[in-house]
Amino acid sequence: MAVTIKDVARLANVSPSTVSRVIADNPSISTATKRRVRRIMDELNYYPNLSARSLASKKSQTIGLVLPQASDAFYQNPFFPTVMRGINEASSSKGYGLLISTGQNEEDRLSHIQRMVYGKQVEGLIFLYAMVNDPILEFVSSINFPVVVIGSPDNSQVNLVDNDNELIGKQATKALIEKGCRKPVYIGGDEKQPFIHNRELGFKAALKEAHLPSDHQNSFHPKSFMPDEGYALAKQILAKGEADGFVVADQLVARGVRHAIAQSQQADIPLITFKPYAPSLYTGHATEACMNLHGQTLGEQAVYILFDVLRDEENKGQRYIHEIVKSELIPGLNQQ
Amino acid sequence: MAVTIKDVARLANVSPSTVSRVIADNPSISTATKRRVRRIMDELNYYPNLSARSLASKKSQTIGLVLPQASDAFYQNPFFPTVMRGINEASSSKGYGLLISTGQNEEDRLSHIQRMVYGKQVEGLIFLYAMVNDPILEFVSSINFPVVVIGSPDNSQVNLVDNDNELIGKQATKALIEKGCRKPVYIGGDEKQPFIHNRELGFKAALKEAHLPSDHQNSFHPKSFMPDEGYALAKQILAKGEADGFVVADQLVARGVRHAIAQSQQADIPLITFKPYAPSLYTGHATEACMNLHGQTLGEQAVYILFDVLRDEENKGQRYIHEIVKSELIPGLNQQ
DNA sequence: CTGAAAGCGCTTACAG
DNA sequence: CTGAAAGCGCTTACAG
Repeated sequence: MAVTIKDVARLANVSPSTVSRVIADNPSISTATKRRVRRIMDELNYYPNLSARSLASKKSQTIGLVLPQASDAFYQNPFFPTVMRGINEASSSKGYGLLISTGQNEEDRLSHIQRMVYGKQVEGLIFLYAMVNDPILEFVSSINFPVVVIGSPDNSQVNLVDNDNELIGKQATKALIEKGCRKPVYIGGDEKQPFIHNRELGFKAALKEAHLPSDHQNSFHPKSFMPDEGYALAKQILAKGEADGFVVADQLVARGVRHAIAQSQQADIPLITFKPYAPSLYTGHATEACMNLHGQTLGEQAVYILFDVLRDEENKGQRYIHEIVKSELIPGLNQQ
Repeated sequence: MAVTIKDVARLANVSPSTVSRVIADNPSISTATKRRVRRIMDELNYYPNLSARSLASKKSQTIGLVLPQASDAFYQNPFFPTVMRGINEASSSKGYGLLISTGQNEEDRLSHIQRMVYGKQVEGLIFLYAMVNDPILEFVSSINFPVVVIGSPDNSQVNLVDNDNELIGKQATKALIEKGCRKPVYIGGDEKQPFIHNRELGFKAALKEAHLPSDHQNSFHPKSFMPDEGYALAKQILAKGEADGFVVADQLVARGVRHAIAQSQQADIPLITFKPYAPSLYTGHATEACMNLHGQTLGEQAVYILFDVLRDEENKGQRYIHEIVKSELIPGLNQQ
């Protein structure tokens, strides 16, 4: 049926091995032969069978993307597509494909990953999230499989790329303080995700540095990352009149908080959050300042790190790459 | 190195063929043998090599996901992750993997698809967008490769799943009219995407049915799908005072329009848009009505249709499945 | 610079 | 119910 390497070889009057070498652009093949073989490949519309190639070469040229448990919050967060875009650009430029893995629960996810990994379907994995005590990450680490995490899991014996979340938590808070806030409040989220905690550390550090009181409760953690939670929480906080500014760790939650502020009698209370990309000028809330996480860069760097790891796979062992992607404050339009 | 089917066969005292049949849960193998072989597989932690399996069986058990040109607008739109989630759930339940394909330009994308298709890396494709004169879609259709489009391309000789965009454009507009709008305006987008045009048809039909004048310009098409464009456009329209309601075809553009309305002296002008999922109660703009597109269902159904097509691959030819996913109005909270 | 041969790890008629 | 054999379409030492 489909045209194979043998068909090309026959018509080009060379052996299949030679055709294979032409495909790989092996320098030991003469230019004349290459030209001839390539012409035949074009004529026959030949494409190598990727399974056969993987099987023989033991390289799948594919990266597995590990997503968290399928939940609305993650999929709806702009962080996901933004990072995805960076990953895609970097990997496709090297001819690598992207295989997605997720599932409804931890069990499904783990077994899917095992299948991919042991089944030699992927050469390495990129985790699009980080959380403490992640069994999936523990599994792949334990078998020394090439992996890069976007984020900072509790176990630092892993390759990772992340923002400096403590630093940017601090910077965000400072921006609020400079606007005149005396009792800013931090809205986090699922504390299993280290970035939530780390941004909070930065928040507290900023308060301390500015000699602001931190004796009252000034940090809150909604259970889910959905806007509703942020809304409900912010409503309560505003009702007590205990906040004059919000640092919100998650963009989805920020939507709810923003809404609560707008409905309150203190609609000018500032809010600062963290966004995966530089917001375009009029994007709904351009008036707000925010921290730009450079999500696309995070994705690209994850791929580059993985390629580095793949390249030096022999000297594996106790060497881990931790890369910090810079993040900067994007000032709001109406600087008060 | 890794454990293969032969290792399992040896230890279980059967032939590799038998092991293969156990993996496939072939009914012709006795329960006793199955049990024994499975025990050995567990003991050895055996996982079949997926490339070998694909090569031998000529089935990759993988679906290719065709994304549009990598652009901010698509990736940032919640439609993408929502549909993705539906696709993932349906495909992983059948043991199918998901391979992603996109690129910076049409050329890259086409060659990537060709590689995947001719390289037998995927059994079928799902397009996550639809546009007129899509060379990628034309290519796969021309070689009769199994494909399902989410959306309605110009060529209807293709399997597709979509909302009834004309109908929901009409329903959205009617909702506005019922709120008292006399001169609603339609904000579309890239007219290469049929849903933009179809929702506009519905918009016009609603005006006609309500005997509202449509002699002035009442539809606009920003060049990009980004919020900025919606903002700028809405500002102009509002300045002229020619609109008392907005039907916005795209959720990202709606953000800009919403912002422009909020800044204007007519902050109570209603806006209705189309969202991939039912918004949670307090999600920023819960006060607005919207149409629920059921993005997750769109994704799931695309997978099911693809499986149907794959199952009956022999009687291909002139049979195409067009499935319409229902969409309903979600009323806003503050019904005026 | 090129070829013959073995092998990658499965599946699948075919035969019994 | 099970096995022997051929084959899927490549790659890669090895040899020349």
